[in-house]
Amino acid sequence: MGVTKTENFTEDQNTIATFAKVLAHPARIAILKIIAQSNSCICGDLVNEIGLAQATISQHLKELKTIGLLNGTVDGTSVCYCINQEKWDEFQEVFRQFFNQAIAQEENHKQNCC
Amino acid sequence: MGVTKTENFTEDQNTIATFAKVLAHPARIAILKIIAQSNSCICGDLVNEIGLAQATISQHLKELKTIGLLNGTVDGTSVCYCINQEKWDEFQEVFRQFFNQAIAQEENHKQNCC
DNA sequence: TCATTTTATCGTAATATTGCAATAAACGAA
DNA sequence: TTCGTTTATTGCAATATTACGATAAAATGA
Repeated sequence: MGVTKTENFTEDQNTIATFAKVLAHPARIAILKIIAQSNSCICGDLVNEIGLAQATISQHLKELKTIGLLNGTVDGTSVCYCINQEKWDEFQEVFRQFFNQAIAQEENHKQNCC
Repeated sequence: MGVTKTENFTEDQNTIATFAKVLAHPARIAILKIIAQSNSCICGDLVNEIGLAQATISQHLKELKTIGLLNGTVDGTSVCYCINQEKWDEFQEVFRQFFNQAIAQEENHKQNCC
């Protein structure tokens, strides 16, 4: 009760859901966008750009690091965050496949129903 | 405290996060897959295929309907669920753009940091 | 009509997520 | 060393999500 029944689903299904969950907060979307769009790697600037407390941003960064989407390089007192291109590509591919697979099968689906 | 600060983010960012949230549960991924892959529209068969209670499946279906990914057509005592192709395409496009945009800018990013 | 089937909704419990203040930890500069 | 800067962590509080039993609602068939 209250806990997702992971064992009821395939590994693929759990992977997609886990990936989606990381993207399921606008702060994390904003962080990824800012890091991807800036020429240099920003660090605590995220706290200023996004209007959330430093602890909150740090927590979101941790989630993005944990799943592997971000690399963090310590540079003196600050930390330089970059996108992990490999993981990024994996995310893209997982979503692409999910959407395409369904669309392909949707073709013969259409005839039978609503 | 405990509530997402939607007002801190752009409409785009909130949209991506909202879309991702719907996909952030394996039961909903499974439901979408089953519906997309079956030739005919299944209804309560989802309860048997996925090992969750009927009330739980109904709740997940509601979320998918609310965001517009599924259409439901009443057919006697049962309900026939289908993917809303238009919304599906919108989802796909939103994620595609998100990943591509970042990847494009990632090119000149690489030189400056980690 | 009455029982059955199917789906939706309500109420509730367990757990997860979000956010922040306070504080720690690690570094550089004076 | 001591002070400021930057980031991570801890400890809450508020809210959201997940799951299910019980029950309602709607249609079918006997």
